[in-house]
Amino acid sequence: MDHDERRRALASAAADAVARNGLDGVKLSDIARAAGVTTGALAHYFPDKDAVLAAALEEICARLVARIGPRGARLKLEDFAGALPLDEAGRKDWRVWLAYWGRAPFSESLRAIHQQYYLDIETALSERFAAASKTPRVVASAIIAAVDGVGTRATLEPEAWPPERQTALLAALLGPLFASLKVKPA
Amino acid sequence: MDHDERRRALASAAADAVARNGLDGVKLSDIARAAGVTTGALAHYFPDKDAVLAAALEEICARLVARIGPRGARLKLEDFAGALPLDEAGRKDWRVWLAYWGRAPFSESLRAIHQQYYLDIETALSERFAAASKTPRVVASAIIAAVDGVGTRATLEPEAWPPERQTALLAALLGPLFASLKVKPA
Amino acid sequence: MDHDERRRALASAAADAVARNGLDGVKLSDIARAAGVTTGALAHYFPDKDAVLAAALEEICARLVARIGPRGARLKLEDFAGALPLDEAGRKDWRVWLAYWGRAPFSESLRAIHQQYYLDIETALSERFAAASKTPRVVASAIIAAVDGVGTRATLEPEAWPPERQTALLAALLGPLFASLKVKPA
Amino acid sequence: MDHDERRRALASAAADAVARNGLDGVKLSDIARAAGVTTGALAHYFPDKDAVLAAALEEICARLVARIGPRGARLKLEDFAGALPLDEAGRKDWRVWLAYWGRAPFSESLRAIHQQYYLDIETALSERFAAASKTPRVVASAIIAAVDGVGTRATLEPEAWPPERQTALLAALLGPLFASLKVKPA
DNA sequence: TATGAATGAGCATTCATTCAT
DNA sequence: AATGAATGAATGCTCATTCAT
Repeated sequence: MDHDERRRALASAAADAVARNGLDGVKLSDIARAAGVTTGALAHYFPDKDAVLAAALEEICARLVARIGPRGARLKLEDFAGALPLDEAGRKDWRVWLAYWGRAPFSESLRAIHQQYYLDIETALSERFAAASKTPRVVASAIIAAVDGVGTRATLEPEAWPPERQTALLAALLGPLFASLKVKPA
Repeated sequence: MDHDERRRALASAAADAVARNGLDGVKLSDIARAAGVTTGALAHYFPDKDAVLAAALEEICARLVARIGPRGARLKLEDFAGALPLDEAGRKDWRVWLAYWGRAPFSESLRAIHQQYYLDIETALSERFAAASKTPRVVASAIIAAVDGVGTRATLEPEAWPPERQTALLAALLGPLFASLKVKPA
Repeated sequence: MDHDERRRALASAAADAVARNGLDGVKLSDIARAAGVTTGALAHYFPDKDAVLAAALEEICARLVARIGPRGARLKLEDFAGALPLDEAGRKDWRVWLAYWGRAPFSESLRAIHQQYYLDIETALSERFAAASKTPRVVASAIIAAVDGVGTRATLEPEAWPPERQTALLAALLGPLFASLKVKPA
Repeated sequence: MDHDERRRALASAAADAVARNGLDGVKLSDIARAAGVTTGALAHYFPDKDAVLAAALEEICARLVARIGPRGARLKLEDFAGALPLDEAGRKDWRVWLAYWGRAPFSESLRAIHQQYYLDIETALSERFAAASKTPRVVASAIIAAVDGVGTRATLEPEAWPPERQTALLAALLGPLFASLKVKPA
């Protein structure tokens, strides 16, 4: 396993540790244990704790992008529901995701990661809707905001928000928007 | 100033301190300084730091309720835009609001406060839309999710999201929903 | 109730509080509560906490003297058994008594109280045995040491040392000494 | 130096610090300084301060056992005088010993250590006197109580109790008991 | 590279003491 | 005299960081 691959693995372990202990509660030793190494080993890959946590955020962003972003020109509402915290893995990622929101306004580096993420997602979505809407950027922003809003609620009240209820709410928010698109999905 | 009033004042100061230093970064001494007292004084009103922070969250919830919740049967979209982080005071509250989201999944008491807040808001909104919609609860949830989604984005990227852009996005999300209401506002 | 009487009452309450919380664990507020006053009231009678605790020790010494010391020319072994922690009240006093032993070597004022107590007791006992023994001072010291030794053990292991066992051990230690006295009790 | 050995060394340093500052007065930093380490280092060996102090008590018990307990079938009175605070080292240990007596009634773990110590000592002594006395357990208890009683007095009034006076008092208490033993020492 | 023991600053918490009422 | 709120110093504990092996 080479250096960069190792770094990725450590960042992923860090994300897991954050999911388990909270962003405030994680200790470097939690992260090290999750990765199966000692704290000293982390020092070889990251200058300090903030760097580890930043890498963990990038890992989370990558996972979310993988869920909402990729794979062909999907334009149907159901495609975006996949980004919601519908299963345990999703809830875990969302807990981490929410944790970083609270810290980003106080950390330049975290803010930059968030902005890059939103830029990437919004751009990707815009391009998909370029043909279907005259204001693809607004459509993209609306999808992002709706997913964030529903996902937030579902993360804070997981028992009250089973997958169907999340999906229904997302449909209530985005349904009219999708109905207005000039070009329907194939 | 009586005991309860004092407690409220300290909780409000705590919210300010959290807005300034972040939920992870606040020290009890920051809170005490913001309130113009010493740390020892806090001990007369709260058993420990967690209790101070929980009280601060309740204070923030009360502020948000005051903005989105009250005052007559408002049913127009613009009414809810007032809950967004449109000015500096709003941004400050939202920073705090986001910070608690990240911690709630790891704290039973914080989770309970959040749930009570959402219950209150959703119930109040539902009642307002009882006559106008066959599914007032869905309408209420949609409003909440839209506001949370837009507010989150605006809080993470304050420069990119001036008031008009927030309002426009909220309108894009909620406009069709409001248009479908059977009863229009007077 | 006059000033001195009040002081005595507070000192007694302090001794009770020490019995309940330990000498390390007592807070001034425990003592105040035990006395049915507030901490501020204590300040009118004692300059500081050490003075309160010293007064409590004097109270305990007075109680022990009352048990071992007084009332006529008692020379029988059984008379001194009464000073042992035979009942709950005795155990309580002994817990306090032991607690002060640990602190005395580090406090000039406490040491002085202890020395005065031992001086009083030893003198009183010596006088009683002046006619019965050629070395009444040694007899007095032996009684004191035996009572302290047995009482200590009984305080540390209260369940293992019921009254009869304590008395038997005291008899084993002091019996021969008493048997050797020239003058027997009437 | 391995982990357990290190722990022992720290416990011993703790006992020294207690002897110097008192059980109430010792700070973790005193203990750390006595051991030549920092407070943080203590955390690698003990979960909290109470654990450090408990280990220090065990160390003191071991020292006392080493003085009173071991080395062949000693049955002479003078053998037990060695356990008294005859020199500065002995006085130091006794100060600590007394300090723990005061706290034991309020700490389950300290009480357990004391009881184990007394059990060990009493058993060891009983076995030694099994052939010499019909009631070896009483003999053992008497020796323990006499040593505790004399040692306590000598610790509280060190100037008034030079070695000879302590030994004389011990002889006065235990002499008759030893004289009654069926089997004399060789 | 990896280990993990040691460091030491940082912080919440406790509580004796003070003082305005 | 009595109250009890406020003070603020004291201290145990945590944990990111360092470094010798």
